[in-house]
Amino acid sequence: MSRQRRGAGRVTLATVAALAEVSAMTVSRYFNEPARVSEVHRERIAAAIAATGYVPNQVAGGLASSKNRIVGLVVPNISGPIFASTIQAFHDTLGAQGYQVLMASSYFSAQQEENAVRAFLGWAPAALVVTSHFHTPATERMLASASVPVLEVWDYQPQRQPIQVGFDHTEVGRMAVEHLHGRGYRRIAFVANSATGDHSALERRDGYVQALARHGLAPILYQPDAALPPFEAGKQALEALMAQATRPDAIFFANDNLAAGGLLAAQRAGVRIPGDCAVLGFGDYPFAQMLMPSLSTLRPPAREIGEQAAAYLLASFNAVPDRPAPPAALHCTLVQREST
Amino acid sequence: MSRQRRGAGRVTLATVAALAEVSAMTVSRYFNEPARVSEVHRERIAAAIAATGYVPNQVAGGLASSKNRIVGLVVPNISGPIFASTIQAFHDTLGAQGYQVLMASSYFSAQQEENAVRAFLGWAPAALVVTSHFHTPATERMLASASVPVLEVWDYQPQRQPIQVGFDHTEVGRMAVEHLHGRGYRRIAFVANSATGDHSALERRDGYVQALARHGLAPILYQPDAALPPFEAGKQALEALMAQATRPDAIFFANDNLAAGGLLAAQRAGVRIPGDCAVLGFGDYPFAQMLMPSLSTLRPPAREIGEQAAAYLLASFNAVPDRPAPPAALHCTLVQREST
DNA sequence: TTGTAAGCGTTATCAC
DNA sequence: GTGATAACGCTTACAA
Repeated sequence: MSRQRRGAGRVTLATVAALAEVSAMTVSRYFNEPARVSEVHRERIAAAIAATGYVPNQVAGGLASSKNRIVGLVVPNISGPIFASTIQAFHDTLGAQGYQVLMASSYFSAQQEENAVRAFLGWAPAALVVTSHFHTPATERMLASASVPVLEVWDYQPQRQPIQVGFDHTEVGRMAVEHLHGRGYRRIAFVANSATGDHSALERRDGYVQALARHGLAPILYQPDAALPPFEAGKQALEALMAQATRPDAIFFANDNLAAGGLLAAQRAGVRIPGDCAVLGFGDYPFAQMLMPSLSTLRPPAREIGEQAAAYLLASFNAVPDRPAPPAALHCTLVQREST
Repeated sequence: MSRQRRGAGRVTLATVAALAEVSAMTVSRYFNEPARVSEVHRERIAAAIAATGYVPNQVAGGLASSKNRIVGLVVPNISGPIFASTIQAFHDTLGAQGYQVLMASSYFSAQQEENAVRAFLGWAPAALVVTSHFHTPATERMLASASVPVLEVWDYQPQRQPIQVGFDHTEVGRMAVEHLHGRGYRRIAFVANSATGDHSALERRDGYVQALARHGLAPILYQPDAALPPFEAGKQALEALMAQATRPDAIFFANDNLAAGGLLAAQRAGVRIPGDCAVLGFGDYPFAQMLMPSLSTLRPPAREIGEQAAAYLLASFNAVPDRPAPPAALHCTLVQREST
């Protein structure tokens, strides 16, 4: 043979069909609508599959049906404890139905998010999921003109158009203040995330400011240096706040990593927690319970977000063209431990 | 029109080609070998792409070229701190070259790993990466007959066939013993992982047993209940070991989650760390430095594994049919903190 | 229940 | 440098 055929030697539907002495279409039906294949043929096909080790080519199938069992997911960080539960639940729920999840980290950069969305679009995914509602104009355009379901997770903005599965971050800020105020704290500080671009953390701050105002209290805001890793930023924040003339008696950190840094710095500085100063985190990362004192924090419905997002997508895949009702807003819960 | 065309309205290569008044092939070349397209055409094509928002369909391209820019990765847990750095480095390195990473968690189950590998094979990936060297026979068969590079990461077995990027876990066990022995500890216990199926942890145990024997010491092994989450298992282990007639003076935990549980249980039981008993972990999870006392641990070259694995694959994609030289074994480093 | 033909959107190949 | 044509492996649409 002078001219090499492209996919020489590969096991395809045709290979199996020939072995089972049926047409390729019958083998295709065997996988997609087995009930419509006769018993005899099913057995012959099963034998042929076992003999050849055939695995259906999803790429070819996806192209032919223009239905790719792929979903794209962009989060600020695919490793790291913040989105771990969401990712796991989302991934496992969709994976159980034969969907693959394409993931990308935006690292809190709208530009990187845009790149990821564009890359995902090339795979003609069955759905696209992004985190929060801060996008570049180009991303907005791509999401708006995508012909597939688009979800925003880990956020909830009542008036906003795309389907959302998440919670209102300003509510979280208010919950933090109510908890601390209820326990008698009055000079309550907020420590922002060192990662600029974390807009959700700023919404938690806004909620904190609102709730303080309702109680007639003034906000005490601290912004760590942008370059610092969160744990170091938390240390810096606690030291700076404790060096002020009027010390806060409680600190609400934008996340648990920052709060853990604060806890350690407090211990070194001889600041007793919660006696001299209460510490409240956000995220309920797995280590929150391991710290000493254990960290009070606001627990986001991380697993629920992943599950509901996946369930919503699966429902909309099976219910085209009608779309299922969008999920209701979720809520954080306060986990009180020793630090407040 | 009575008969609806399948992909009506979608922007394809043909759409762009028509607009730019060139053939589809020229547009294809514009993306893949821009140098071979004339300046004039490049400009017209760029304009057409901008006007239509065209994004190349990777699925169609992959089918046509039988070169999918997809890599499958199976780890015990895609969320969780253990593989976080490896995943991130692997993902980012490959992502920068336009590859997508399909991920799956085996949850330490060889059967789930098999399912994941089979599912990935359907996407005709450019490479397959699995964790450690414990697979079902079916998985072994699929990996052996795969026509693409297969990598085993997070492990290193000198004699083994597939390319490996990782470290020898028995060496880690020996390092743990040498460290503790060097600091004067003699009754050194090992706490296994509560997750059965974590074969790597058992290899660390084997190394621990070997090294103890060389020093003429007897192993003290503790196996937590299989059902327990690691943090709880660590607590259980410490309590059980401290209730024994002759208490160990050092404990090497199979991972940092277990060790963190041990630290907390020690504090509650009034066991001073490291005065009464030293505690050594494995993994150097991010929280190890946040604990009190901070946790001494063995740091695996997690990021290096991800980077080297990705780099090796990229090299082999570009060097077909010759394959680059397999990477050398990597090593853990001991991170001494307060707990030893 | 089964099969035939056409097409999914791209790239390999070869001719110009 | 450019284009026509035939794959890639599967599914839709329709016919038998």
